[in-house]
Amino acid sequence: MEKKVTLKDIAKKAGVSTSTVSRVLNSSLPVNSETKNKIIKIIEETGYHPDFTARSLRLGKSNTIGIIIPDISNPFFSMLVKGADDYLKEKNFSTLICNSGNEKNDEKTLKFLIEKKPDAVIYAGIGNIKIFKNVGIPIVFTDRLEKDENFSYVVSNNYQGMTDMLEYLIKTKHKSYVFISGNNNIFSANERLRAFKDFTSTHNVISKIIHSDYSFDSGIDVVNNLSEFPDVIVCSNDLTAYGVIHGLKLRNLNVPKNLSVTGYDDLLFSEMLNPSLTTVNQPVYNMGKAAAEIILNMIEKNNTSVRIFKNELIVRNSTKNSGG
Amino acid sequence: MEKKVTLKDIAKKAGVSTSTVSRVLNSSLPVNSETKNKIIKIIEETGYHPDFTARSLRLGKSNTIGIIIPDISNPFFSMLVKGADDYLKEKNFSTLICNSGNEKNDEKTLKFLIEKKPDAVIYAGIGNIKIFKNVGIPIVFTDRLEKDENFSYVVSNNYQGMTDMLEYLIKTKHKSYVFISGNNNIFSANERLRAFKDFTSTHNVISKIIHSDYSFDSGIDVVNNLSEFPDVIVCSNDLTAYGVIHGLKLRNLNVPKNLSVTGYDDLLFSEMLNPSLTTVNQPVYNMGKAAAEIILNMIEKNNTSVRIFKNELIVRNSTKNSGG
DNA sequence: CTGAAAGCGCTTACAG
DNA sequence: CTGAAAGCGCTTACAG
Repeated sequence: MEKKVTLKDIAKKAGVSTSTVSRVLNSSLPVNSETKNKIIKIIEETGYHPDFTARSLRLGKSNTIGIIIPDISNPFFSMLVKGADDYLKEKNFSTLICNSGNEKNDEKTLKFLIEKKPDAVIYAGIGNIKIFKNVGIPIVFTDRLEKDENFSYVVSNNYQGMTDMLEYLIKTKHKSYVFISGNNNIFSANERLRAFKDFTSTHNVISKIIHSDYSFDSGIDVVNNLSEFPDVIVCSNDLTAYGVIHGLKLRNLNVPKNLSVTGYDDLLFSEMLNPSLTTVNQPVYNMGKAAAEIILNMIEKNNTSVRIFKNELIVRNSTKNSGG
Repeated sequence: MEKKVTLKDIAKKAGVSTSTVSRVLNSSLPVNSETKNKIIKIIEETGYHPDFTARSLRLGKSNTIGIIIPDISNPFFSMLVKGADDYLKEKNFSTLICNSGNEKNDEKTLKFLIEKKPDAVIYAGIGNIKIFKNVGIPIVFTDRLEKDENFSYVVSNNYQGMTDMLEYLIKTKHKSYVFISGNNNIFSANERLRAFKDFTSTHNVISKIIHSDYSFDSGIDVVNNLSEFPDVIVCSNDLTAYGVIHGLKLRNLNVPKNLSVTGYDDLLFSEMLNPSLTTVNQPVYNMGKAAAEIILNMIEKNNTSVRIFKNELIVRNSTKNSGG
């Protein structure tokens, strides 16, 4: 393991000052082309790499964007991260991904992250917004919307998406509904629930709401505790729908013959399931990308913005098309 | 956005030197308890956070571990990352996740990462090993094994796992095999293929090998190009098996009634599929964790090591249990 | 086009 | 138990 080569070493070898080497490195000021070439050659020979830490300290910025998510192994979030990371990499920023585990850890995670001095943060957690009041760097919230103009937001139209789903179900003659909602301090879960409540108050249907937590297991549990079955079980996300379908199979009920099941998110696997899942697609990769675009914009121009994505109904084979 | 509070500010307010504040911060040397409390109070009041960049520069280490993977949206890798990240976070290290995209980008990704000066690197890509010769920091390779004692490795026993699968299949009377292999510069794919070749050379079965690339689509393609079907299609990974099952459905063939299909990896979704997938489980979360343990050990004690995990046959419903 | 010098925010021998 | 000083590896006004 050879000793680290520094800018000073390069300067000494080239017989110039560190200033000059730095100028070549950053193309910040013109340098005599002969000495420039000499310096470049020495850099290549020695395999010199600028020390990013030192540069960050000096410039007061790290070209790093922090991103906080609850769980990287959840396909929704890993796709969100990919969307952001692909874009940021292209713009020469790097991404510091922080897996908070759950909302109680969000504040701790944020502190941990802030110490690394990222230039900005993309936040896709569900913690209390007030922990962000004093961090002093740009933040974009993803998958949530609040009435605070100091922040930027990227959301998708959960209310409209769920409404589209319900309109489709009523049109295909589904008359009785069980709605499995997500945790009620999650923005997206609340919006989808709101759509369901508005739907039931304006349509003549039988309905029941069950509060849950977006998990696979919760879908199984709900099915196990159900004594009679509706025409359709509307799940607030795909993973719960997977659990519901799994649970119904264990009870020897056929989807969609006996009843329909719907999801929300359109995870990669939803079309591979049997039956393939009728759900609502969120453009999650593009949402991640949009968050990245907005955050770079905030760093440069210091202006906040809101971006709302459309959700799209995807009809597949887990819903009956005629109805009973 | 208030001005950044530095250690110097704290020192001035407390009427002590920066050395003393630093000692309180790091508990590196005893400090008079009265002044200590005073300093702690001021730190809390001001909301001071030490600048990680400055500390890194001074100490020559960043408490950051880089991890290079081909694709964060692939569940195998996101789980690997989670295993490593959970452990590292606990040990107060942070993880810099680099999504290389594909093997051609590995070298570029590595350069990008090295500039950030991580203390070590976990590499789960498939690029040429020689790009690591001169990086000068500890490296652990995950999911590959080479004959170079300068590095550490975490692998699982792919050869044994695939052999177990094949022994199960022959025992359940599968006589004809199509084997869909992964890309042949991937270590795991090669090991699984080797197991298959050894199996066919010692058993009296009909077999055919098709080279592919681990993708979902490739599974569909293989099925579409098959004119006659074997007793079982053995896939080198789960995702390809998903594609195969999907493709067979489109051709109105029932799994496992008409033929069996097997995978490798045991992704989270494999038990949710219909039929649920017979596959081989790799303890990927623990492999990520092991990589993290080894890398911290290398940083401290500078000794390399190799860790081999067992793979476990998981029999589910995509294989016929009697055979025809 | 170029160099000497200051400084980013820390930590740590050194001296007391 | 404490402080003054040096230095980690860079960049950038400033002066020429």
